[in-house]
Amino acid sequence: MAQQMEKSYNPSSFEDKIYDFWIKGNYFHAEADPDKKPYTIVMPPPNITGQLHIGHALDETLQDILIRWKRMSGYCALWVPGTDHASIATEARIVETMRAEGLTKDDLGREKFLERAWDWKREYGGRITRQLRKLGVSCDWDRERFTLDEGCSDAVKEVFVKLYNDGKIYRGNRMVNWCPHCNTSISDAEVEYEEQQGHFWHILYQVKETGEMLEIATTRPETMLGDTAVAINKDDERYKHLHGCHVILPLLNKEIPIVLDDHADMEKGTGVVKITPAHDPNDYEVGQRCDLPIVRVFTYDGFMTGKDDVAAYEELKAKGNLAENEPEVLDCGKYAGMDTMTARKAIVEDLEALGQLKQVKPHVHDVGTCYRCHTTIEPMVSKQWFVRMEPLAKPAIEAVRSGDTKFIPRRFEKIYFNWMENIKDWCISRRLWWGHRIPAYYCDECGEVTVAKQRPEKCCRCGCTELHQDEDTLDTWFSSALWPFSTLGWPENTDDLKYFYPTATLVTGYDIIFFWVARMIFSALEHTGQVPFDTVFIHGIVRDEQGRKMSKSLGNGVDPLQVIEKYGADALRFLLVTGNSPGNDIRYSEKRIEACSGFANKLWNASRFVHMNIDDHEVKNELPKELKTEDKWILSTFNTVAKEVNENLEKFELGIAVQKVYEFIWDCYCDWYIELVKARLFDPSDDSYEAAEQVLTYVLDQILRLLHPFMPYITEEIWQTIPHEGETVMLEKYPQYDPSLEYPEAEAEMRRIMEAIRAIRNRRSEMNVPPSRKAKVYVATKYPQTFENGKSFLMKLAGASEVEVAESFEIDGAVTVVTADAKLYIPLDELVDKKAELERLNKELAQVKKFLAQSEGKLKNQNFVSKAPAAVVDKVRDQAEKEREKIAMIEAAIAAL
RNA sequence: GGGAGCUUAGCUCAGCUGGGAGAGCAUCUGCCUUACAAGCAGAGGGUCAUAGGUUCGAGCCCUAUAGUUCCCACCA
Repeated sequence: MAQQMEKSYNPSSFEDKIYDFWIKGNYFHAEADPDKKPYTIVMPPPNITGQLHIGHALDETLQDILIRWKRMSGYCALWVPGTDHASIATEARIVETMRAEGLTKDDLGREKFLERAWDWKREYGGRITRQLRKLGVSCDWDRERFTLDEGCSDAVKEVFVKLYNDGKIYRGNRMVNWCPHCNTSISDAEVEYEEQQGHFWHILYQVKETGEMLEIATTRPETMLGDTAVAINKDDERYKHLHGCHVILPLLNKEIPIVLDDHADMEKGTGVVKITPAHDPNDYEVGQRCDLPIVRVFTYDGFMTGKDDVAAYEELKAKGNLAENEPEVLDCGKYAGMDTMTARKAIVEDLEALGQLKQVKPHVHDVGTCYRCHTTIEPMVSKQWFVRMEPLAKPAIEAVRSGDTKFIPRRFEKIYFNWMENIKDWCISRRLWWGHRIPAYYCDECGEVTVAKQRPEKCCRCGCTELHQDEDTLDTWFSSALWPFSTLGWPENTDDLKYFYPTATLVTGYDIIFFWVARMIFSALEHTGQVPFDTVFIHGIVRDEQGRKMSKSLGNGVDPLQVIEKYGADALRFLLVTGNSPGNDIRYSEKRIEACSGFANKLWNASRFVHMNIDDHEVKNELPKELKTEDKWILSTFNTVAKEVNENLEKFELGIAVQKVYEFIWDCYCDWYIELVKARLFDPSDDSYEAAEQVLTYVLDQILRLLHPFMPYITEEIWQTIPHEGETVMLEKYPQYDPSLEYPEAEAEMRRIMEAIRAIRNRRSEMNVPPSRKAKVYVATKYPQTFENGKSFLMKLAGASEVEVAESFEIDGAVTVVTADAKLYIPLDELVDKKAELERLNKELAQVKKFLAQSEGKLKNQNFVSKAPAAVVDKVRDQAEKEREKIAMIEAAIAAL
């Protein structure tokens, strides 16, 4: 039996209660079911350091809509949640808290540090998922995973060893992006370029052989200590005489060669460029081509190198452990120990004192910064682990090209291809402790490297038992790349993996296509032989009211938890999906969220209205045998809407889908249907009043199902109060198109009536006739039966005191309203301003004549008639006919005045 | 330097495969009509950035231009 509903819509009073109810019912849990088709989404794991922000809210809402829709549509719908250990971000956070206690990582040591990190994870790791729950996410919490849990760690090791054995992972000295703040290398994708105001310093290098001064411009004078050559272009006429000569490096008074390389651009600057192979990616390449020594002058934490650094290098050299490309280290003397900015200043001053600084020019340029801490990146030659990308990229490109994985919208495939086709090897090692430790073991005796999932007993070459594991950990994205299959049990071939994998849809923002999506695709293909998902559904970012990115520094972020508190999760979800079109950004605004909450309120009140009429007796939630025209109309209209909603969800056009639901509920159900049936409901002597109640209830039930994926809380709360059989609306069948519920004649009839009602309202409003003032309406029409049946509607909704229907009338001095199917007379004599009336009718006449001229123009056009599809031509013919009839009616009305 | 998106009502944006321009908010008018004033009924407001082209027909397709946002690469 129906329960009561609160008088006003107050989401905070029931949202948490409903979520608990779903959890208790275990409705989110999915088990492989051979009788159903699987539909799987893996959640992009939020960072454990994170707090729920509006971007998560968007991402999770879209996923939840899809998963709820599919679940209700009969799929075995699994949504796997989890969190990411976020190595850099988390480690930085922990180091920060340690600093407050006056502790450093080295004070603690690896073991103690990791204990702290896990404590931290236990304390804060659940915060973000608790916040997610507020949104109403229906993911299977029983399967919650963490990128650093046992299973994921096993998958990481498996992959690392496999790739290493295949030669797809290697270790070596290469140019990498070094963040001196995070004190680690980062991948190319993790570098963000920022425009900075800098300078060009023009420095004079003397040529040893000729004594002339070469002017060389640089933006980073402090790197000059590491110069091992200057380059000119072999075709540069200005410097032909210098081929084979040398320059004296200022300050160090060291002789370095002049080399010929295409990197030196004759058009740029003076055409002479200094080469610092250890600290510039291009110079590194030149160094490789010209076989130049690599001289490192910065420490890895961003200071100028000194005696200690040289000593460490010498020790390594003495042991014979210098690897290929190992940079030499320079004792920077008086500059040693300075940070790079201080060194820059000192070096520039010294050059100036020597008269070797020719000029300084301001220069705006893009500087690479760390995407986490925004510290300027120092390019460094360093020994790191890399993934060889070329063999992995190829099949990944093919998989998208062939459509095995599709991007929605498709244009993002271009971005994907562009990146994949120009990809460089992926630097995966990080000098961090929080993460997957690299499963490589070095023999202290012979230096042999063993890569294995388990620590080997002894060195496979010399048998020595003194092995030490690589100190570094892996890039966070190395483990997230495995997420779609590691969460389903891989490398074990589990039943879940067989059933739920490959997953169906990946929902994510365009900002992490490179970081994550691309890497999942090539990893999945390499390790599982299948694409990780069918579809990548890309959404944009949420911007503020002025269209700016939300950021901490601007302080324009919107806290979704506060929005939920004030307006409810349903309103927030509705806001995020309304007007959402794949790949496009959306804006948050207070006005819009109010509109969304207003919609929820509307539904709430409509449901209360239904209750007012059904609470005192048993009403069956099923369709009655006898349907009246308006009943057929609402059912038929709903049927079309259900069809359109499903079609648009199928195409990931969630914004259009939700718009259709909105329009149906507000415009069709509330503003028309409820009003249309009020007369029946309020009149117990009407023999169709029970039918009205049933249809009202039935359609409300259907509405709640249709809306449920978008607004899960309010729909559940209301659904529980109306007559129902199941336990929860979230497991009811999602409305589908049903041919037996199509009533085209009823729709046409209602259209005629509704048009007449609108036309009369319009005229009355123009003349400022208050609704309280009723007037008789004469309807002259070719459809007398329709209007005969619709009399009560005209009376109720168009202020008619009485309605008379006939083929035609002879009436003078009445207000005349003309619709496509009827001419309506309203005798409001004293209100009729004949002059104004004539003016209005003439205006309308001119309007219709213009339309007719257009229609006839088309029909006279032979090309149109012969080339346009028949349906279009028929439609225009029909229009023209209607227009002629309407003109006749208006002309008659004018004559009657 | 390469690429992508956007430009539609005062504002924020929809408009899916070409077939008579829509919503929300804002503005104006009239209504406390027994679900809802967080409401109801109406109104005004648009050469769909500009210029060409394709087509019987273009907001939608093609080309160019302008403005704007973003991505990638490079910048001694």
